[in-house]
Amino acid sequence: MYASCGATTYAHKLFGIIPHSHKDTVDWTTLMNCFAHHGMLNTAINLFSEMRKEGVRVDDVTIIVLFEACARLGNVAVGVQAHGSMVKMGLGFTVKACNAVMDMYGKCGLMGEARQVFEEMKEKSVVSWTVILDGVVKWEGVGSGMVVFSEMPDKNEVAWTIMIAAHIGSGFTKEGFTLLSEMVLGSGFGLNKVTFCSILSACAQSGDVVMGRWVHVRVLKAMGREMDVKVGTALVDMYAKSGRIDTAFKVFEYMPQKNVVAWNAMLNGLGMHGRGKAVVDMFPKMMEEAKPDDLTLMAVLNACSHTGLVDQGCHYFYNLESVYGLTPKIEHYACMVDILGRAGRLEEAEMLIKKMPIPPNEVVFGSLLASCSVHGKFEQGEGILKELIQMDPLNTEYHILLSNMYALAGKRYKATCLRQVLKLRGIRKVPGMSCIHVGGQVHQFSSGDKMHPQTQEIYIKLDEMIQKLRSAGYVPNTTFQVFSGCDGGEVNADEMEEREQAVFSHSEKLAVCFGLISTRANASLYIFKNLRICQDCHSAIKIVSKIYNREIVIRDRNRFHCFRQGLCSCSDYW
DNA sequence: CTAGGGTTAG
Repeated sequence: MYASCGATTYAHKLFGIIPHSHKDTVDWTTLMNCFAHHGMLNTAINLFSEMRKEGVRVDDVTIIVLFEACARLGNVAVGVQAHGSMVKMGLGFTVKACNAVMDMYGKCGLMGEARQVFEEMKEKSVVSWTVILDGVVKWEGVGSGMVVFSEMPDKNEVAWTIMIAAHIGSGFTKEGFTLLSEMVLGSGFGLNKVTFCSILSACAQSGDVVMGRWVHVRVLKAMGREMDVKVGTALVDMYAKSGRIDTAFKVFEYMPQKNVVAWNAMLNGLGMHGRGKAVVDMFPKMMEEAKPDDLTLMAVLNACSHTGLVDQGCHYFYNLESVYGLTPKIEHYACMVDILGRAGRLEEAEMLIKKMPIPPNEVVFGSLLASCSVHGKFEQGEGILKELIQMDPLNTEYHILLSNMYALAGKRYKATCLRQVLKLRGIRKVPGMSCIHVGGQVHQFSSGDKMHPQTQEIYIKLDEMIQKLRSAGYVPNTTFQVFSGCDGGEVNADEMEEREQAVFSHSEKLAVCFGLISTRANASLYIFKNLRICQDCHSAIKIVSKIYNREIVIRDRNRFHCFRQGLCSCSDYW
C-alpha cells in the first residue's frame, strides 16, 4: 500500500522489518517497481541483487521491471550481467521479457546484442519489432530503419510515429509527410498529441503553412475547444514562423490555458515580426498569468533590439536579477550587445563585453561585428574579426561581413583580398537560397538560377520588374557585389553592368518574380531565405510591394520582413 | 514490454 502511494522510504523500512521467509516474489517485485518509478533506479537494482542472494524466485514481471530500470538509467553493466546470468540459469523468457531486454540493449546502444535476442526469439510480437525499429533508427539511421519498417509483418501507430519523427528530425521533411499521409489516409490510424506536436514543429521549421493548416484541422477535430497547451503552443509557433503572425495571435487568444512556454512562443513570434511595441505591452499582462523565465527575457530583449527600443531593453537587462529573479546568461548579454550595437552605441557594447562575468562567445562577437559593419567602424571590426577567426576558423560569414564593410568604405582592394583568403583556404560561402511555397510545392532559387522549368517566364518578368523599379526611382546598390578578379581600380561601364546583373538575379528577386507570375493578383507572397536579406533586395522589394500592390513576407535568417505599400515592417532597422 | 511533444541570442 505504501509503495503504491509513493511513500518509498516508509515502504522500504516496513519491508526490512518483515522477515525474509515471509516475503515472496510479488513483494520484492512490487518494491522494486516502486523505486524504479520514483527515479530511484539504483535502489531498485540493488534490491534485485539482494533478492537473488536470498534465493527468491524471479518471474516475468521481475525481469521486466529490472530491465526497464536499467534501460532508463542507461546502466549497461548491470543489465548485461543480469541477462548473462539469467541465460546461464536457464531462466525462461517470455516475449514481453525479451522485449524488455532488447529495449535495454537498444537504449544503451548495444544493437548487436539486441539483434541477437531478436533473431533467437521464436515468437515475435509487434512490440518486439517496434523495439528493434526504435534502436535501429536511433543508432543506425533512418535508412536502416526504413528497411526494418518495411519488413514488419504488421505496423502499429507507434512504429509509424517513430518513422515519421525520425524523418522530420533528420531533415527529410517531405518523406516524413508522405509517411504521415500513408499512416492517416492509407492505414487509418489517428493522430495524438505527440504526433501533432512533432509534425507542427517540422512545419514551423520549413515554414509549410499548407501542411500546418492540414494538421490544425485535425487538431480541432480531435480535441475541439479543449486545446492542449503544448499542441496550442506548437500551432502558435508554426503560424508565427510561417509569416502568419495574426493567425498565431488568434490561436494564442483562444488557448484555454497558457503557461510560460506558450507566452514565450507568442512573444518570440511578435519579436521576429518586428512588433517590439506589442511585446513590451504584452509582457506585464503575461506576468499576471505566468512567471517569466530566461527565454521570456530573451524574447523581450530580442524584440527591443529588432525595434530599436534601446532604453526599454536596458531597463529589462539591468533589472534581470532584482525584478525578475533571473541570473543573466550569455544569451542575455548577447541580446544586450546587439541592442547597443545596432543603435550605434558600439563603445558601450564593447565595455559591456569587457565587464561580462562569463567569457564572451562567438555569438557575442558576431553581433558586435555585424554592428560595426552597419555603422562603418572597420578598425574595430578588424580587431573583432581576429578574435572571431580564432573562435570559429571555418565560419565564412564573418569574413564576408568584414569584406562588405571594406567595400562600403570604398576599400575594394581590401575587400577583394579578404575574399581571396577564403578562396585560397578552400572555404566557400554558404550559397543564398530563397524558397516560395506555391500550389503545395516548394520552389527553390539560388542566385542567377536557371534550373526552374519556368525560367524563361521568370526572367521576362524580372526584366519588366527592373524597368518598372527604375522608373519608380530605384537605383541598384552594387556596393557589396565584390568580384574576386577585380583589381581595386576604377569601375568601368562593363563591370558596372555585370555587377548590376548579379544583383538583379539574387535569389529573393527570382522568388518574387516567380510568385508574381504564379499566383492570382493581390495574393500575398511568402518567401524564405536561408541568409539575411541583402540591402539591395530590401529596397527593391519595398517598391515592388507598392507598384504590384502585393504584400510580400520574407523570413530571413533572423526575422521577418513584411513589405506592404512601399514600407517594411522592420522600419529599415536591421 | 514499444514512440513521446511545445519556446532558445548573431
